[in-house]
Amino acid sequence: MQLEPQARRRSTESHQAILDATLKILGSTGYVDFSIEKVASEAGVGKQTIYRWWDSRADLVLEVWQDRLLPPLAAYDGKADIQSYLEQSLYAFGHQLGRTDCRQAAVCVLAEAHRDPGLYRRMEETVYAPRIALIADAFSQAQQQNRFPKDADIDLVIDELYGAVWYKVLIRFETVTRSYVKNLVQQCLDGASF
Amino acid sequence: MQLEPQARRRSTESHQAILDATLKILGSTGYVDFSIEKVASEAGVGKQTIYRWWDSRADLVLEVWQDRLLPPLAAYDGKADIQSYLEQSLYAFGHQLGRTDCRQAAVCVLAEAHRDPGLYRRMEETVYAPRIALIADAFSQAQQQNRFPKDADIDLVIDELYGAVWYKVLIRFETVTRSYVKNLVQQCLDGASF
DNA sequence: TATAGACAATACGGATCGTCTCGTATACGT
DNA sequence: ACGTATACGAGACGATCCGTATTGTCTATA
Repeated sequence: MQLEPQARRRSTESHQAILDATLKILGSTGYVDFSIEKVASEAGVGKQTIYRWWDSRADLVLEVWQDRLLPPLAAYDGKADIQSYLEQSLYAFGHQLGRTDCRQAAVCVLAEAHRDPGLYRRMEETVYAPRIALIADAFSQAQQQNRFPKDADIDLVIDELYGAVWYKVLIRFETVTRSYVKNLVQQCLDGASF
Repeated sequence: MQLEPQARRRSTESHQAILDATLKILGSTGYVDFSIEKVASEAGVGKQTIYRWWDSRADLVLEVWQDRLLPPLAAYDGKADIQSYLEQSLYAFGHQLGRTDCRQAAVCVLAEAHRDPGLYRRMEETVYAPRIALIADAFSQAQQQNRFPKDADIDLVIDELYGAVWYKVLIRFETVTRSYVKNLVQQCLDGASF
């Protein structure tokens, strides 16, 4: 079978300009006033170029969110205290999530995902799953080293920790400090009533 | 000074028809496709009647959310176990929040509040504050009866409990069951590692 | 009975939607 | 080197919804 002529490839300049423009608009007017037309205008790009490569504005924002805004993944090295690892990774996440552009990206993707199961799946795969897997791995290592009880409900601990951070930032509109995360981790592991 | 003629008062029929229409649209197409024009059409009402009584669509949705969707407030009676009270009130809240229309209302108000501090304040006063106050009262009673340690960080416990419930429903798109809440309350009070 | 104000209906200009159509630029197969 | 397929910027298009303004009707009260 004969190959078709390959023709012009995707423009990296336009691609990056679109991500830049998205980031800029999210940080200034937020996602409620966010529009494809503004992104195209700001990026000096035709609307069709955006519609050609992304299915919806939420997909565009999702790409910016994970590629430009969320902190890089950091695994537990198995040496330090697991508390320190939890404090470090939760603070890095919560602090970054508190930035205006990152908050707006999160709210945008969440709002649209509540009506688009496919978008939720993509968000789950790229944002939640890798971070939860790393924390679960950390607990698993700690359990093997007998630093953590083997019958503890790990999934529930992760819900408590991540839940409190997301809640503080996205639901209560507050910021997450190092000392808050430190108290959170300690009280979550040790309990409040004993 | 002579009183002005009082004229026609606010129409309760139109008021209720608007709330009904809002509820119906939130439950079907969700808040992303929610528009004032659709509400007016569905309610058989002029657009101006909506703009006359609400400042924004988020204010309308906020009223529907608290008046028609969120479960009624229930105080701790001081007799039963505090665990039972926490499980009961958290489950009632999380379960109702999981309804499509209630979730959509929450996402709508949250998204707009991230750009409107006044709206956040109204939401805080009508939705968060009363519920948090009731739980804080419950802990306070339990502390006075020596059923709960007096040096515990109550605010942090509430963050952990409410945070996990909001997180599960709005961030992770899952439902909250009675057994989940039961495990959550127990592990939150007793700790995960001891 | 006179009047102020709420009402439904609808017209208005503006913004953005997603699609479509240009003409141009560029990379690849022949 | 040439031909062609495809991405590109630009912008026209009908549609929807925004928030405001206008009109004529209805009703409660002075």
